[in-house]
Amino acid sequence: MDQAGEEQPLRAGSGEMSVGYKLRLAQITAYRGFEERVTGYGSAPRYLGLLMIIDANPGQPQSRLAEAVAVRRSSLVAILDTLEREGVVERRPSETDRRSKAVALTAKGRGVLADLLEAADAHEAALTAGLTEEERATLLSALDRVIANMRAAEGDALPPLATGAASAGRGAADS
Amino acid sequence: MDQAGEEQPLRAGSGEMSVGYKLRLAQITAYRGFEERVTGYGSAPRYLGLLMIIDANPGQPQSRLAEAVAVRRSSLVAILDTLEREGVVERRPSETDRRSKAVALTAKGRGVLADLLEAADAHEAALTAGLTEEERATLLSALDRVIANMRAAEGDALPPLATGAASAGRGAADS
DNA sequence: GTCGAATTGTTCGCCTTCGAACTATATGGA
DNA sequence: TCCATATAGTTCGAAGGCGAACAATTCGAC
Repeated sequence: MDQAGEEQPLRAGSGEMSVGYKLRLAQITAYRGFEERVTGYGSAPRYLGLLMIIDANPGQPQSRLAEAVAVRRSSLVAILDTLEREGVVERRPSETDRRSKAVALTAKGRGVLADLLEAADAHEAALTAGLTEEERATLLSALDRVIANMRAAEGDALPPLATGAASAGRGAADS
Repeated sequence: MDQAGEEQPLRAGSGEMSVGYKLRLAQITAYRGFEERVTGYGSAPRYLGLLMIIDANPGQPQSRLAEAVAVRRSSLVAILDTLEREGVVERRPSETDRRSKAVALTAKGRGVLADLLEAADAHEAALTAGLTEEERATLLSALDRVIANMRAAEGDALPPLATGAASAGRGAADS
C-alpha cells in the first residue's frame, strides 16, 4: 500500500462516504481558494454571497439578510460596519419601520461586485474542473436540496430519527 | 416577481447558480444541524471528521492530521488539547522522530466515535432526504472532485511562501 | 387606548481559527 | 563533521462568529 516516500492524503474510515463530511472539506478548501485568488478588494470577497443578495434585494432589513446568508444577526452588524466603512454598502433608516435599516449597495459596491463575480467565475471553473455539465447540474440541485432540508429542520426540536421530511423541499427544488 | 408581504427567502442574483455559493450555505446549515442534533459528547461532535481520520490512521503526527481535516497546525493544538482533556484522544511521543507525537484514540474515544457515527447516519439521512441514490452518489463524487481540484491548486499561484522548495503542489490531479 | 409580547439592531464576553513567531529536532550537502 | 535548511509542535496576538443580553419600536389581545 503506502510505505514508499509518498505524500498520499490520509483517509477517513467508513464515515468518509458521508455527504456531511465531504461537504465540510469541500467548502473549506473552496472558500480558502477563492480568498487566496482575489486580493485587493478589502473584505468584500469574503462576503460575496451577502453582496449578491443585497444587490438582488436592495433595501432589506439586516435580519433578513442575516438569515439569507446563514449568519446570526449579531454577526452581521460587524460585517456591515466593515463593508460600510469600505464604502461598498450603505445603511439607511427604513421609511416604514423605525427599528430597521434598509441596506443597499453603493455605486462603488456595484463595481466591486461586478469584479468579484468575474473572479468567482474563474474560481467556479477551477472548482468544477473535470465535471460534466450534467454532473455539475446534479451537484447544484443536490446542494439546493440539502440547504432546503436543513432550513426546514432548523426550528424543529430534536427528533432523534429523521422523519419522512416529506414537506421539506419547499422553495428551491427545481429550476 | 414577489412583492406581496410573505416570508419568502431572499434570492441572490446571477451568481446564485454557483457551486461555491451553494457549497457554503449547505455546509453551514448542515454543520449547525449536526451540532444541534448531538449533545452530551463534549466537543467530539464538532471534530467528528478528525476522530474518524485518527481512528483510521492511528499514530499519525499532528501536521498530517491537520492537513487531512483542512485545519492549520496551530489550530489543531488546542483541538487536541481539548479532546485529550476529555479523554477521547491521546498523544504519545513518536518512536522514530522525537519532534513529532503519535495521535490515537483512547478506548473511550472509540466508543464515542461509534456513537457519533450512528448519530451522523441519522443526520445524513436528514441531509439527503429527497435525493435518489444516484443523485447522492453523484453528489459525493462531485464533492470529491472539488476537494481534489482545490488541493491540487493549493500550493500553486502563491509565490510569497517557501523559497526554493519546489516540492509541493504536484500530484493530486486524478483520483 | 393600554400593556405585554415580538422584532430590530446593537453591544458584550466567550470561544475558535488563523498567521507569525519560536524551540527542538531532523536532514542533506560542503 | 558542520551547518544551512526544513519540519513538528507550540505559543501568542489579532480577527471573526456566536449566544445572551439590552433599548427602541411595533404588533396584538384585550
